[in-house]
Amino acid sequence: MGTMRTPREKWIEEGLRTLGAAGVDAVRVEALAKTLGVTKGGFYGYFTDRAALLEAMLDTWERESTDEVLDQVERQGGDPRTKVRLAGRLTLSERLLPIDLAVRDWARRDEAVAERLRRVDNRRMDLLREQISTFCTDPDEVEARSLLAFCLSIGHHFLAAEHDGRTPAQVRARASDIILKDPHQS
Amino acid sequence: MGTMRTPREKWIEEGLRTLGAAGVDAVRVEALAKTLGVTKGGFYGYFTDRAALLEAMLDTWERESTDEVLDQVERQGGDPRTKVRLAGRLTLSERLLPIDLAVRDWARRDEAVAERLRRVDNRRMDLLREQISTFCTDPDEVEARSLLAFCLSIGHHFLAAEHDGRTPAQVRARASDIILKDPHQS
DNA sequence: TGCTGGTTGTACGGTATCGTATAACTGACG
DNA sequence: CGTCAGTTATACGATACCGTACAACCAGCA
Repeated sequence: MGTMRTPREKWIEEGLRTLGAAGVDAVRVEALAKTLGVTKGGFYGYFTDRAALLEAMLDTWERESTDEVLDQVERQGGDPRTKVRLAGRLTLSERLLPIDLAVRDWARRDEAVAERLRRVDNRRMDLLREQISTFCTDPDEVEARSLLAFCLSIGHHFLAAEHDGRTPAQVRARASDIILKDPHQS
Repeated sequence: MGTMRTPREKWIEEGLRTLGAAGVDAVRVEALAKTLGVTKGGFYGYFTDRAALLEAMLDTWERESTDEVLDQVERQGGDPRTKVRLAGRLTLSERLLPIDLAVRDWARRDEAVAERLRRVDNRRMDLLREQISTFCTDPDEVEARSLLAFCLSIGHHFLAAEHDGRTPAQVRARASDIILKDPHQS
């Protein structure tokens, strides 16, 4: 049996890297091959066409950014606020963040991608709701705070503005405090 | 003098529409020409190349989404909270929103675009700070709330999740209330 | 009515990409 | 050391762009 010199996973991995760095439209099989140091010869042994690669990439991304993140948060345990903050850090890791943003842009133009994104976002919001409702009783308030937490974690990567002396992290921390504040004290 | 059958503005306008609908990579000279019902023949009379069109598109977008929005908010006047909400609605109008999102994605890969976006975001944040500081004294708190307001207006367009019975607008309104709440009462 | 200059259509060479076909290679195994 | 099967390189025709060159067109004016 011939050895697997450039396995299927390599193509997916490089595809995701390119997706995060330059968007879907930059995921071209010949360009990927070049980066991998081969020609596209082997590609069509693993994938029927470019669309199949994109599907496989989305599969990998969806699994990594839901199951794996939720598992980790679960294992870590701890304070609800800690869990919320950890989930934010994980889903927006060095690796996943660029991919996440690229997928969001992609989803605006492709309903199938939007559907996947909906699944992912629903699971993230579920986590937020669950944790926030441990210290916040009003369901409407829980929903609003969950939305804010979500928007903060996504949105702050889009904000290009400066904060006049403060670091982005400082401002973000203060914003988190607002969202996660105990509603019963002042 | 020959009549201007497909003026420069038409190319820019169609370019922005395409940008919003399908991303930068979809802004192709020949595709635009097709949509406009002409060939690319005239294009190179107005623009030296595709890059020049993209520049012109950004110029138009930057003007529309800063000066024009800020002018309108200024003319409208009213309550600080009303101004904040109006600014949110305007910058994310039917026309500007898709372009805004596309530019954000674009900026991740192009430093010149990121620079423009920074200018735009700084002006938006200035407006938010100015209005929020009318009812909130702590500067750190003002900055954090401005960030939240910004993230909410951008981020909620990315959230694909459902809200279990509530409409997105309801949840968003409640979230706005949190951000714009008078800090002196409970 | 016939110039005239800007606008547009058509044709071109060049590059990048797609998906296919087929030949060359290479490691495992007898 | 050959055979074999899977992997890779190469070559192909097709399409979609780019930017250029030039011919065709057409409103306004002499």
